Amino acid sequence: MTPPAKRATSADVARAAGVSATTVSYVLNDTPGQSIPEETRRRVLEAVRQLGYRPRGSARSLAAGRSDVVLLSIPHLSIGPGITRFVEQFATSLAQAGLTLVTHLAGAPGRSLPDVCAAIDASVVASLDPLDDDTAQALRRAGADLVFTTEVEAHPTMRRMGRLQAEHLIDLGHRRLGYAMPEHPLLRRIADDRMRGVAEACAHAGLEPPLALDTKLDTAVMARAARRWRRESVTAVCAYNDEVAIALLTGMRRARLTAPGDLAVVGADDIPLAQAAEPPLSTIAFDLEKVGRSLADAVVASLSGRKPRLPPTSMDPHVVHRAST
Amino acid sequence: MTPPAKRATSADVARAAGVSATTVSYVLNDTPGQSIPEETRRRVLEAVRQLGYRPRGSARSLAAGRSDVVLLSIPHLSIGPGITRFVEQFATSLAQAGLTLVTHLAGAPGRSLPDVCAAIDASVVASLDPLDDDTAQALRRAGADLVFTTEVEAHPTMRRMGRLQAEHLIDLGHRRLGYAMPEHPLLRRIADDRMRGVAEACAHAGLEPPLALDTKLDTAVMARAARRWRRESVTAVCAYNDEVAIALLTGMRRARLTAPGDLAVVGADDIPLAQAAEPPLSTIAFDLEKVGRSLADAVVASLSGRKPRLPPTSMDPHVVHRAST
DNA sequence: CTGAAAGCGCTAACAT
DNA sequence: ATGTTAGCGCTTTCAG
Repeated sequence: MTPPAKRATSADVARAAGVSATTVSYVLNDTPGQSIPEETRRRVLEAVRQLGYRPRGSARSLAAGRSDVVLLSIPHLSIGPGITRFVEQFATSLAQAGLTLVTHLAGAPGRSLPDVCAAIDASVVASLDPLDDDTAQALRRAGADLVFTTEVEAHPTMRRMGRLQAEHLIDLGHRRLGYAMPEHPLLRRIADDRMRGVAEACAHAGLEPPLALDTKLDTAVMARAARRWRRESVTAVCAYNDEVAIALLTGMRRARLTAPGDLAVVGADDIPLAQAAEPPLSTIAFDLEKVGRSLADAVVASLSGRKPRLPPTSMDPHVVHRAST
Repeated sequence: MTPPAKRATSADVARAAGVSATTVSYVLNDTPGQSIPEETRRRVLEAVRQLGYRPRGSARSLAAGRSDVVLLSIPHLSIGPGITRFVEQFATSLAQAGLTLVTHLAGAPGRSLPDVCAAIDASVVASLDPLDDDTAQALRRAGADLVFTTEVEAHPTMRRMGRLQAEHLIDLGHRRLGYAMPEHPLLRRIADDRMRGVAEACAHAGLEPPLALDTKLDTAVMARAARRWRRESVTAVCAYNDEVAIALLTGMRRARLTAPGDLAVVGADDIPLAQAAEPPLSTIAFDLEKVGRSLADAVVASLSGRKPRLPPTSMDPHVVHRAST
């Protein structure tokens, strides 16, 4: 065991390289308007490596007035393979701009988003959907810029997804839709949003609102729901997400109902399992990587002072038509 | 648009409350060994509320020498519903101890874990499985304590999961096992670990190593794999995870094979869909919330200087027996 | 091209 | 019980 070995500081590096802390800072930050001779730069970098030096984030942000940290708020529901791709792309794009991403699972008790933001001193908070006003205000007071993905049409993404599900079904000739609600209470908010989108599309087409049924990830429950929809002459159902849709498909098989003949089903989110369902599940997909990239651009823009008045990006949800519809 | 309204500082609060910054600090931190009169405390708190003041994390950690931030590294693969429950419990428990959790999706290019750690100045980095030595060392040099979940038996969790899958099957009388490998290359490492556990259990029971087949989340591919296993007189297969298992179940149906009669299947991770599969999927579950709690305890312990020599916690994987086996 | 000096906002001795 | 005084490690004018 080495003695607790105090962490190396910028001053240590300066000493080791025979320069001042200022020079170290210049080298490490490529401070513009400075011409450091190659030799000096090399010596500094060498000392940095030697000492395993990493600037302390807190000192940096305190002195500079801004950190290079971006905080992403993930609604705890949408944790899934899609989000992962998105987060990775987002992180990568941010890294290219010298920014560091960390994420916060929202929704749980404990630390609120503004608390976390203040704790890590993030300069930007990003979120897939808008935050409520109080939170947004608190965040801004905590000194953070806010960046969201926003629909061009000013439709929050979730609602738009529901619309797409329904429109797809309606285009196919269905006149009476069902909606499969998720079980978990924390999903309720998003589910309501998504269903609102479905209802809008129905209204727009002159149809009744969808017949919403509470469901569970349980084959028996799903079988029952499927029969109920049939009884009410529903011919197609929008599921809250792909998991619910897949469970519904299973329940239908149990009830000896086929898709899309007896009941058409469309999911949401396009999880990998959707293609391996029987029949393969139609669903709503996003181009998450694109979103990751453009959200990163929006962050960079926001940091450069240009507050883009225009929506930075769209999740660009779109229908993936497969056999269940 | 309000003028950029400089963020309130501790000094602002002090002024507004008619006290010194020290007192503000004392009140906000419940600094032990200080007896602040109720009246003063009230005034300070009032001013804090009034100004929407939140201490700046970077200044705090710089002055105090340690931050209250904990960084969790999530292997980008294991993003799933289970992890979510875990993260939430972990965050909640940490919050009770006054600590703030943020997470980092590991594996992606861009920022390395030590980079992120230094950027946010985390005092503790937690991870579900051990980190490689270089990373661990870099992290320690960056001033962070490290906390992992560790098996009592010193078996990394992933390998232990594989053992459990196999032992379960072997107990049931199966003598020739198959292993369903995932498609994604990034999953390979964990898959290898899990399969190693399966191989160990086989060896221990005097059986041949499992017949590993590469699979995809695709019904046709799975149907083919299932036939192949049957041909090689495999009677039971361990799937990399529940998704793979569910897809396999679907493929088997397509191939007119039943579970567990023609081929027994056991998954891993216990995702919610596992119970809604047909037949309901046997799998390996964790008590993630327990893990979240004890990992938080370990963090707190580590921060109090007691470096627990004993493994802080175990993921406690266990078999969930359902109809597919 | 490089260094000296002044803080950033907060905490922690040390007074009082 | 509260204020004074130093810094924490870094960036950033401003001189040289």
